[in-house]
Amino acid sequence: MARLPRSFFARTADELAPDLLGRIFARRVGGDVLRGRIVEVEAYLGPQDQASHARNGRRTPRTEVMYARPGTLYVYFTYGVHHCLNVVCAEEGLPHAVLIRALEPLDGLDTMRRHRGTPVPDAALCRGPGNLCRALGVTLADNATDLCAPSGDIWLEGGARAGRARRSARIGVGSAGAWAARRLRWFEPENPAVSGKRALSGRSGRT
DNA sequence: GCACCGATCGCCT
DNA sequence: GGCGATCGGTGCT
Repeated sequence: MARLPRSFFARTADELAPDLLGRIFARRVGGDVLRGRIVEVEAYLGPQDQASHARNGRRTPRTEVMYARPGTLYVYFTYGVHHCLNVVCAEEGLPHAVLIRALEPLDGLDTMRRHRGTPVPDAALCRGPGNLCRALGVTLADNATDLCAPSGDIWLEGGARAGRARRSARIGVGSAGAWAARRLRWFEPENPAVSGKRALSGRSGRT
């Protein structure tokens, strides 16, 4: 299947994020290709977004990648334990990004299981941003990867756009003031690969 | 140089 | 529901 072109990513994060649901995230590692269907995303909307690493225009060694051209991968390390993976979007110089929070595993499940180490149900292999990176073997070494390079090792494929999506507030951004309340998370309702109990709660994001 | 804290996860009660 | 793990990024002394 063809790789999504840079033009696909050249729009704001709140436009791109819902359109990423149902698309395929692909990662070549060793001899095989790991694939998963995107089922949960969050949008981070540039300098004014107080929940973003790039809030107030912060431009540091870590956040520099968020200012790169659309279709660039932003990976960061948090809590001393986990990696999280974002797709940089919008125009170059504007720090928009979409956090990929969960995939429904499609190909390479054996490798994903090996990466995870501890046994989990298939639907949980890529559930949650930290677990997803671990299953795919994505680390800081993959930061700034160009997702649109013709022969790169990480890319996105078209797939079929998801049907009905639900929205909620973003997870884990409690201290971001009014921005914490904005419904910038999109997910497939009732998909077992979606993280968090909010997943089943629909509009309010609460149970 | 250093102290604080995080776009998380899984195990504990 | 609560909390500890574990360490790099960030901003302040």
